[in-house]
Amino acid sequence: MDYKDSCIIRHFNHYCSLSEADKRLLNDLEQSPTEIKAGAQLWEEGDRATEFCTLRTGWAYSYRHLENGNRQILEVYLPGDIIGLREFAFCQRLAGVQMIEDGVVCHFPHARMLELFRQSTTLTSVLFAISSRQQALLTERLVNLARRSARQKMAHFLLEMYVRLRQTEPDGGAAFRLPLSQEQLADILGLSPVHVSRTFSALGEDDLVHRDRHQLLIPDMEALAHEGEFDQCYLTDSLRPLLDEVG
Amino acid sequence: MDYKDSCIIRHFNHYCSLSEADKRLLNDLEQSPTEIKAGAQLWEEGDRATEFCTLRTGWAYSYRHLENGNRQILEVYLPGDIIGLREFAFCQRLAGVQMIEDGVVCHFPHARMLELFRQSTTLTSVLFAISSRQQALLTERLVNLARRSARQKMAHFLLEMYVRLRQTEPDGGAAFRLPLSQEQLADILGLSPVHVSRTFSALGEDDLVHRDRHQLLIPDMEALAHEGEFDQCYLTDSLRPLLDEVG
DNA sequence: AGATGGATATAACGCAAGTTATTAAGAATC
DNA sequence: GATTCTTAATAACTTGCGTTATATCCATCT
Repeated sequence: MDYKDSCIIRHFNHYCSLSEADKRLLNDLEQSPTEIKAGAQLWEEGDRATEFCTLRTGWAYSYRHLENGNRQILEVYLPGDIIGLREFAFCQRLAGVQMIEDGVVCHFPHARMLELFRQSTTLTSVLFAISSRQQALLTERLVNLARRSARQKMAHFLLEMYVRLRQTEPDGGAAFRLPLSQEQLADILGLSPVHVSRTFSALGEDDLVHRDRHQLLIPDMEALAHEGEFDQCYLTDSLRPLLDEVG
Repeated sequence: MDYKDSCIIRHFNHYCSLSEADKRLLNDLEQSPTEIKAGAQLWEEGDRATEFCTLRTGWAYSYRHLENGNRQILEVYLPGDIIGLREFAFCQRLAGVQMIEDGVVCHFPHARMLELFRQSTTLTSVLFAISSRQQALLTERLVNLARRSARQKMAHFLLEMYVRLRQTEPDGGAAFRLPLSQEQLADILGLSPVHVSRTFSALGEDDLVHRDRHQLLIPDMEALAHEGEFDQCYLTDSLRPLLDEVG
């Protein structure tokens, strides 16, 4: 069988080579693909948590609302990502999830995960690795939000997105599409929309980032990485080979 | 057999009742307890990651150093916690870990985890739940750091620690010991030590928190929770019963 | 008791980023 | 093509927190 079109299998294959049986199991997770419009919610904070989603196409983000009306975006999901892993231990959603663009998602219930645990140690390990990696992403974002200036936050985030995109679309040079408004960027970076605009102007002034609507161009990766103290090892390096030792 | 003295078994039992066989497996993770002094490092950023630790007694924290000399503390570990879960997917440590007080830790290699996956679906599920919970903690801290004022950050963090402590030591009223210096608190909350001091003064002024050295007193939980927009559901509520359905 | 060093408190000053307001520029709808 | 809506740029003003400096407290050692 050929599963090349399956995002999730491509994703898992990053971590470890899969047997045919494992591929079949994974493929079952991608049944019932559902189209979903830009701006639509997969779920809201407080909803009952009974399932995960795999994101097949489109971008999405998770967020939390604060009492003062602010919103914090927690993570941005790209095609191939699993959404809702975090809530495996909970029966309530801790964060809402919304589509950034039109896309396609596949739902599967928490219970299916327990079956996976029983059926394949390999897939269990990969799931654990994915969960680890997501924690690493969160950790990096935490440092970014806690300790860096607006310039650095922007530089860091833009490079993070660039690297993540290039992992699934290796071709494409120094330009890429980032379908986020400045307001959304502000909610991601813990800044005000006004200051995001100011910061883009400043970065453009210094030839570090050029933005035209949703098109971004990074003329000098090195320079921007230095600006944002960006080290991509938490994204790419050092995925453990150990996993391939699993039978 | 009686495993009452095992932190990790008490910890796992929070999530799901364990069979004798599972308890035996867990108990094997707590071999070779090692004493370790306050201030000592379990490991540093960049070290090879080959093992986890369970923390049996004492407090610890993980941290990252920034280029400008700042340090960000990522999480605080209490007795019963597993340290280093995050790095399961990596071969390098992404963060250092240091002891806050004298304590005892037990080491076990990553490979042991793979055996657990094979031997017990229940333990696998609980490990996954623990990893989820840790992500929930990180997420909450991320929001705290990104969007709240110094007062709110302090209020929120102090209540988080209070609730976590009371989960393992239910008796003890409104006072507790928090063995963290103001400098460490600053590194946790993304503030300067000076401002931590100021904020303690301000909170004391308003009778929200009283601090004497490492002893803390919270006269009015409600008031402090309101101040910090603290909702403990991400810590306690809604641990999923589903896990008990696993055989 | 006196000396030394680490943790904490308080004050004075500066700056990065928030807030509010105004204007401009693209999309989208009619 | 005119109108409305959304997104973005720029300016003027305000503020929370960082920074630097100095003073005080407590613990430990001699």
